[in-house]
Amino acid sequence: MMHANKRKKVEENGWKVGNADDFLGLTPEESAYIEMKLALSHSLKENRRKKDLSQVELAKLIKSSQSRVAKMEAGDPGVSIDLLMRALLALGASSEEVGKVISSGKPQAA
Amino acid sequence: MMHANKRKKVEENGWKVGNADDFLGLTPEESAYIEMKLALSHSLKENRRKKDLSQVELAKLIKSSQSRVAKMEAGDPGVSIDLLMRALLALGASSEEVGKVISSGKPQAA
DNA sequence: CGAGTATATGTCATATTCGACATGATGCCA
DNA sequence: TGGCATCATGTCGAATATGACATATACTCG
Repeated sequence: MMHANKRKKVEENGWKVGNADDFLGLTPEESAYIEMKLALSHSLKENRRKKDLSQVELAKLIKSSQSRVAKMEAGDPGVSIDLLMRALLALGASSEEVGKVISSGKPQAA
Repeated sequence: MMHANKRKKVEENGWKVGNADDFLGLTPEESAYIEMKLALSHSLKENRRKKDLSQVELAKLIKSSQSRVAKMEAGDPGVSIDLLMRALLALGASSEEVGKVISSGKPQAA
């Protein structure tokens, strides 16, 4: 379950974590995992804006709440990748697009 | 949260779901999500075998249990994508590889 | 036929994640 | 200045995922 200790530490800091594998002694796996999440967050925000939706509207669309959408986009540690991916798919993203976002770590407009 | 109803139905059937978007009236998003999970499951099994690890060994590696590894590989509905991705990363897969698996839905050796 | 190894399946207590709600903060326009 | 819309943050009970364990099913190799 991801070492609990480091996880704790990371969560306390909210992992602003620019986008790096730097920072505290995260294993490469942990870093990769976090970067994937951040990339998905970023992409979610972009896709939502591109569609001119408010967080409230997106929340309705995915049957969630505005606060959770905000947390998703903020890369909140309490949000799962499952949820982020489902939100992206609900916004119309394809598997290919989601895959690209995960691969790259980073933006990915579409 | 994925409509609960359909989800129920799918879970009851354990979604053997060959690998298709066929089956019951799943929305495209739901299908895509399920296929991603199955693709990751499949990839996990392949990667583990390629390294000649038993489920017990992999379980130790990712600090989980043999039974959960079996469920991951079986595409059990009670296993999250988060866990599948972490397992793949722990096996040494790169973000790019994980992204490819998710994009394609399907094998993806490496 | 055992015994050993690998994988599958079911259950359970605990941990994590969820949606919802309240509330704060910011920006904008009249 | 005061609404008004948007996004952020904190908390909470309910829902879901987790690791561990027991146990069942193969599939070898003597």
